[in-house]
Amino acid sequence: MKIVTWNVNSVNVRLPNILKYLTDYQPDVLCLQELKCLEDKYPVKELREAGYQSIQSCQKTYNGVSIISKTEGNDIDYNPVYIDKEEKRSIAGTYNGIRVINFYVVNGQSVDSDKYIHKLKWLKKAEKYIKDQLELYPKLVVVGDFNIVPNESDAYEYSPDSILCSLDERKALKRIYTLGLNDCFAPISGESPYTWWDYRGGAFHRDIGYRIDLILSSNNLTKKVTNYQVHKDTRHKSWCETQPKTSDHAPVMIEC
DNA sequence: ATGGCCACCGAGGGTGGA
Repeated sequence: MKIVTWNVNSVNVRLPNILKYLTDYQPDVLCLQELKCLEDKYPVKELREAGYQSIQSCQKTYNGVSIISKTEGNDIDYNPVYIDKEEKRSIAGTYNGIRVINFYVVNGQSVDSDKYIHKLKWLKKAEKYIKDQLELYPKLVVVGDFNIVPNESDAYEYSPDSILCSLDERKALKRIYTLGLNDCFAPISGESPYTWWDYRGGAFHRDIGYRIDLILSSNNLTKKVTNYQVHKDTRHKSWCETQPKTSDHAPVMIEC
């Protein structure tokens, strides 16, 4: 089964790219973040015409997550992790016996902001949810835009005092790993590990990036993971003929 | 050169992203 996570930065702007991705890569489960639209603007019809169904947790302007799939998911949890209920950053479902949890973790802006406090609180709730889910579903993946760099080597420029790299957020991520989850990341020879590049300053072209989009698998599932890929081709303006504007994130895929 | 911020809301520039 191919499972993908992709922060698309607006599901409607990126719809042509998403449809091309479904055609080219044929994922079984595609988890999206940053939909940036309400439920009534979510492209259900277009996805159905492409042979996919979807569950989504939507919010106006910000956030929003969905799970697009070839087969129907079971035991859906809509936004199980929240501090403010209006903030839609989580969704989960079971697909072919694999529990899939999709997160859009709070960015946090800067370590001295209230948003950083919010990020840490949110991560604590996420940890609790994952802990409970692991007891119910031994075969489980947690995917999404974590907005945290796991290791120093995952950042072009590692700044321990700044957002994405700071100690407390990385500790929060480590606590989640400690629940019994493994980072599916596998290095590709001659390639950087990054999944996000700033739109500004030609960062993608210069490969100034960060690995913040993660797929974590439970111990029971890890041994079945056979492949890990980052689809950087989607970051090229020429990749999608009808939509040259790309997301700032690349899709991350595992096969299991 | 594969590129040089983007998307949202709303009507212009402020806000958030990471």
